[in-house]
Amino acid sequence: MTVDGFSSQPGRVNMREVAERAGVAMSSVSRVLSDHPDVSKDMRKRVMAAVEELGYEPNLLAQSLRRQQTRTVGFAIGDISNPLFADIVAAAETRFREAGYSLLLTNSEGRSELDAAHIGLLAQRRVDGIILSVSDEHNPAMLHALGRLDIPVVVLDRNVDVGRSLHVYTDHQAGMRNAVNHLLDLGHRRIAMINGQPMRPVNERRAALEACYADRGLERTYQILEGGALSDVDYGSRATSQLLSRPDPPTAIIAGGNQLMLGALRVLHARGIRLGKQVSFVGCDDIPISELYDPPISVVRRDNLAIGRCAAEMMLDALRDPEYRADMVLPTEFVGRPSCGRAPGS
Amino acid sequence: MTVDGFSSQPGRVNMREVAERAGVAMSSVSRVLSDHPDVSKDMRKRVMAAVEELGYEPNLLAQSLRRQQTRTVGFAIGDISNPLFADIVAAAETRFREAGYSLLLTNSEGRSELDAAHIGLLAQRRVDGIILSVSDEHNPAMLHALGRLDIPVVVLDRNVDVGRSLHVYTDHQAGMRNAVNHLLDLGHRRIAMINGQPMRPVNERRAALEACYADRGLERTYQILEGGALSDVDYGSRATSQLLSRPDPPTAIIAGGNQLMLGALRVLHARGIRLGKQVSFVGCDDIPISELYDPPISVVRRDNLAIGRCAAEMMLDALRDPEYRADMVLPTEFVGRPSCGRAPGS
DNA sequence: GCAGTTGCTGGAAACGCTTCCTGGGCGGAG
DNA sequence: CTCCGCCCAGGAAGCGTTTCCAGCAACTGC
Repeated sequence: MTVDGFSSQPGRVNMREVAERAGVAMSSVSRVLSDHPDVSKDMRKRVMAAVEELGYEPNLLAQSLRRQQTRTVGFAIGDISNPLFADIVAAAETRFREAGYSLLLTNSEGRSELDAAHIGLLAQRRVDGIILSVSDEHNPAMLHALGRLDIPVVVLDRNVDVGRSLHVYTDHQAGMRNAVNHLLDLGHRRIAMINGQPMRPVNERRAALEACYADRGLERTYQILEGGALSDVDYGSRATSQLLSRPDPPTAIIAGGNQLMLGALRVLHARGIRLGKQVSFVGCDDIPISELYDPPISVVRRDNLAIGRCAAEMMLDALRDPEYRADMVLPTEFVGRPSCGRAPGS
Repeated sequence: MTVDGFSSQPGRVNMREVAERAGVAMSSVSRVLSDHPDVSKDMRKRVMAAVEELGYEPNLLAQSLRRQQTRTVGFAIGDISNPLFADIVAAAETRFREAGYSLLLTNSEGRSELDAAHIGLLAQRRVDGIILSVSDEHNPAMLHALGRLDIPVVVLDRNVDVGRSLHVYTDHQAGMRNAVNHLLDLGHRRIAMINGQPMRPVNERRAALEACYADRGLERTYQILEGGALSDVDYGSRATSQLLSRPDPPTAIIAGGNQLMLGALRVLHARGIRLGKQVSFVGCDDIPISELYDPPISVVRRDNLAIGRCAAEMMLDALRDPEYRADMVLPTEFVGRPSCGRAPGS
């Protein structure tokens, strides 16, 4: 903590002091610490001794400035309290930590003007790359900010393709088709889908629903509610209330996204509706409640952790090789549970 | 590196180029941009024009190095995928963003050796402060790392008091006493508590249980299982299985922590045990499932977001005033729901 | 014995900013 | 008219690293 008794900042020893202590040049200290090959055994020993004695720890800030890389990745996320993103962040953090990278996290609370601001901020902080999940694919400020970047960007499940962008998509369609077909097989025709405002996952889910009807040559007797934010629990509730109070209520409801599912369940639960009997129900994302609800809830499941790992892996590849470019599609799976039953009167 | 209009890094204009463009000294540019009072109207206009034309954005890294402050706060958390922490992080991020601070996030996955490493890492990155939730209050490496710091540390609900530390505690006892008294009033005597390995929240909950029995002069007919990590769902399951298969199983189970509660519910649910009849149940943290479970589950609730806000606020105060020191205790509340019923045969 | 490596080290110039210090111009007071 | 002080601008020294370059000694090969 002290150098010969004195140090301006307690515990803040710099490389110059180490060099003096070891009686060598700063450049030599630097070489030792960064494992440069041109270092003699003796030099290494003297420097390491001085480092040890002084408790020296390099200043990563100065290193970053000089090296022009921060070993930091920005994570611009829509809503960290959504368990989906929490899982993604957790998985990515693990992978990045192993690789010596740190995570700078921003949360946009679903406000797309913040997305743009955060991209700019992360750029100013000179992160080496950004993992991005925006709340509006078309926000011009966001796209502009993205266009100015010269670092790799891994985009999570959004159709945003500006600059050096790689993509981790989720194949919502596959799982959702199975879900819809399951409902159709059970005789449901008036299926309602509660969805967020249009963007990739929402579009995919809608497309799956439409395709299933089209494939069977059925009339378009489904309905789709879009407009709320994907992580707006209350919108899920409102939409559900609205659906249930129609003269001709749906016999099955599909909630796109785990937060909308929660909102929907609140209303269904409050009204004492028995899922799989009066109304069948399919949710998205296998959060704990889906299994433990009574009855257990059918969901379109994806592997949250895999998304995070995959995003991190792609980012690390892109960081190593500036030419690296990739898109990846991760699967979804329909998990049938008792919340889906035969349509009333079929 | 640059020749009048060309720059090796596209979009990376530095202050020198701005100064040249405006025909002034770098120091003047700096003064304009940091709102220094000694700047003439004319100067401001010329500099701002140049900034605009070149699309200059200051390099926060260089700024941090020079100013000796990063406007970054480190968040060393045990498990980000625990919804409690996700909420805390979300709330804190909001507050920090407003104040111009960014968040550097680390996740320890409940491994306390990582806690120590992360504290060191954050220090090397020269964060201005750290918000900390460690998984072992007594880990020596962690305490040592903490002792070396000269920045404020806001400790979340842990009895760790090293260096410049402030505290945000949760008053688990109050809520838990109400919970236990409620169970005792319902005639339960064989109450089991599933708890994590000893640290502040765990100790508090245990103390509440013990105190309630003592206050009523009751024999110690409760039992306490401690040992798993607080966010280990499987431990919750194992402990519950074990309790239920005893010759003399408890009539009421209390799960400390939302993850332990999930694990417990999995087992109870799988065994088809009707809560409030055969076994009464109290959980911790009001996660969505507690309200939507059948029957709804009694919990000891706290305000997750308030914890995050409070931690951020304390940190900001400590950042402004090096002398600032504070401890805060946030309340908990018992929410009674039908998962608690009369003890069988009482 | 000498040029050409090879192996290691030190000096110094960046990286992009802030800030202290110096000093020029100018208005008001003596 | 001079002096003092004020307002504003420029120069330069750092913040703590890395890395390029030069240099020196010792060795190799001829």
